[in-house]
Amino acid sequence: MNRRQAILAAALAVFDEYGVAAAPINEIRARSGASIGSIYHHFGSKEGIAAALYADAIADYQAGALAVLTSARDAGDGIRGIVRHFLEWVGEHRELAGLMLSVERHEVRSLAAESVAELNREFRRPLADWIRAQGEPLSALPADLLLPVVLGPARAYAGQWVAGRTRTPLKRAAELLGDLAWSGIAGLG
Amino acid sequence: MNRRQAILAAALAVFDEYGVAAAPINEIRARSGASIGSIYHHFGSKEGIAAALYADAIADYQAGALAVLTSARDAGDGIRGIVRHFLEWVGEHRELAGLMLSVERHEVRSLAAESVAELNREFRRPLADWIRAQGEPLSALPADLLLPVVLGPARAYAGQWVAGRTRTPLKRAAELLGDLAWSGIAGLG
Amino acid sequence: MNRRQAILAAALAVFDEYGVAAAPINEIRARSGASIGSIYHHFGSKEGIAAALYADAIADYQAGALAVLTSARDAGDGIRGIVRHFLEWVGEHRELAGLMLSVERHEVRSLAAESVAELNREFRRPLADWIRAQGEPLSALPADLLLPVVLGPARAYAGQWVAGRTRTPLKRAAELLGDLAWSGIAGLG
Amino acid sequence: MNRRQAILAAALAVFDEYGVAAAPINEIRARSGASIGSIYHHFGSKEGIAAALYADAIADYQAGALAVLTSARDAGDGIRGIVRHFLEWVGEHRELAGLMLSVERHEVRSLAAESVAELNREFRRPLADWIRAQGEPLSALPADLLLPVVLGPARAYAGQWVAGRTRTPLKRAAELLGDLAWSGIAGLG
DNA sequence: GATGAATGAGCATTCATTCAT
DNA sequence: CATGAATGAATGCTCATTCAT
Repeated sequence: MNRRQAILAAALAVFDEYGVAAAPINEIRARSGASIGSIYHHFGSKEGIAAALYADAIADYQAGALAVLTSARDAGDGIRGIVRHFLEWVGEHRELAGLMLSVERHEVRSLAAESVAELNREFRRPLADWIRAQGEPLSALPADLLLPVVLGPARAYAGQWVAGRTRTPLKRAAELLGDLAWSGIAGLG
Repeated sequence: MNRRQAILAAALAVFDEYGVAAAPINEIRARSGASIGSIYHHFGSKEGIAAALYADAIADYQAGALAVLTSARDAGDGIRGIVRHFLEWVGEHRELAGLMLSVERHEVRSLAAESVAELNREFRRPLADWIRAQGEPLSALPADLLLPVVLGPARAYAGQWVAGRTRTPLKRAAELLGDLAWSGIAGLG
Repeated sequence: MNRRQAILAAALAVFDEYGVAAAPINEIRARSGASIGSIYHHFGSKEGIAAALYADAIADYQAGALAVLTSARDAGDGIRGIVRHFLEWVGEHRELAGLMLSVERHEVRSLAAESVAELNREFRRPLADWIRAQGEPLSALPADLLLPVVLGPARAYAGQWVAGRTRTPLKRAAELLGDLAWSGIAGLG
Repeated sequence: MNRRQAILAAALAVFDEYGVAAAPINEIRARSGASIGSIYHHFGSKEGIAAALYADAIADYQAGALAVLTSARDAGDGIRGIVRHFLEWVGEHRELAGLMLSVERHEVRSLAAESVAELNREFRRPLADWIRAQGEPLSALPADLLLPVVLGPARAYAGQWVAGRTRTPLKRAAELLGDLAWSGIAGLG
């Protein structure tokens, strides 16, 4: 693990523990073994580190989500797949997920670096295409309610899971919440 | 409006603008017209102010939620009522809702004062009683998935609404999300 | 115990724990059960409380010391008596003694209220008279070494005793240190 | 003189003038020419500066004291040497001596850093060895009275000397107090 | 690429004291 | 005599960031 990787790993742990805003960069220095100067050489600022973590995470998550949609046979398959993929990703990246879930309105600006904005732009288009292609009943739901309905429950569950306050296993939750999301939407038709 | 109230009102606006952690207490002082000493006399610390706001908000919200459940004719009525009450409360307390929704894992501890813990204890019991009394299909859902399923979508929508990124009106969203939540659960039986 | 007494008692404990300079007057308020206003009504300032305690302590100590000298049959009797009285007084007023022994150069000014200065003036004269009256070998010692020689060891021992770091009982120490002080001085002749 | 030294020098003067507890760190900053950040970079806290001064002072004093004992021909030589060394050290380090003599019970904890505790451990052993090796009459005195008897008078005199309230010169006092300490102890045999 | 000393604005908080009731 | 809300100057300290080596 080179310096850059060591810094990112330490930063992730520190962000997870303190939150991005309250994380002392000196703690990242201590845990990574790097010097202050080295951290600034690589990332330019504290938020530069967060943005790097954030961009990698988003890219990874979005790639998976798109793959799910691409290979989905129908709308129900896609919706259930999105829920499952979300929770599987959370399960495989606990600290990173905690970081993403806890990013606040007030921190969004600092994290929305160029690369992240670009990623989001490039994600929204194929997503919108897929939704439009499914027709009813997906399009029966107002666009700004789709994400809440599909991922809202999973996100709420994930918040509890990251904090260690759940009993239902992640896999079982993924199935149940996926089915519920789809059955709700399907009922709209 | 007495000093205490003035401080709380100013603090709410400042917290909404900066987030609790980043809120400069000096800004609260300036906007409230109180002196630094007076603020500390009444609340002890910046987090003390947040905790006071938080406790009042929770008490108000929980009282409404219990009233909804008490007067519900059946399970569906209760579930839809909970969703509607949540979003109505958000609509009537935009800033307070923004504060509650953005309270992070990292700030929970400092805000979970005695009073809040007490409130939660006294809320959970009647809530659990009501759920148990409804029998199927509510009890078919694992307990740790109930809240995510019922309020997860509303919470996700509320987060967007508070940030001004929704088009669907709050009232319409409340109806739709309430119906969806219940139809999902009803389908479990 | 009336308010005044309650405040003095609480203040003594707080001064003993924090030192006069660092003692928060609010702590005295809490322990005494009095209000801030009441404390200021009675003593005017934090140092006013310390000065009151200090003055009472000095008056009590000095009265005893003068009585010892007055009734001493000879110089040796007087010197040994002074040492004994000092340590007995310390033994009977642990907290007060701790306070007096720890008063620093930097705090002297604030404590040297009128009354204290007056007490010191009225103490020095009879003390000097007694010393002069003893003639040799007391007067063989430079005046500024007399107090260090007579009470220096007792004071050093007392500092340890107050902190609970002695094994020799106070009474035994009083005898030994009194004898040593006198034998040293007597040897000068 | 590098930054670190400049800070220590300025701090010593400021501590001497205000006392450690009341010393404004901003005064140290102004006199040293360093920035606030630099001070905290090097010492971590105000007490960190005091602790550094304290540790250096103790190390220097103890080294001299051990050298005196090592080269002492007999017990009397050692005792007189200890007194003389103490007062000479005070004479050569007026400000530092004032700092050490005024360190209070209440500040001891914060100043007793690792290094100081270590120094004390490494000083006590050879000291105890030397005392034991002298046999009577040194061992006739309870251990907890030895230091008060030997250095109590010198310490009391030093306190006055530092404050500028003595007439007898330091050198003369060292002789007299050394002789008296030894003659007292010798008389015990 | 790496290091760590240096910077200084900014912040939460403490605390003695006042005074209207 | 008693109360406690109100005051605001003062203070120690944190922390992201810069830059010479």
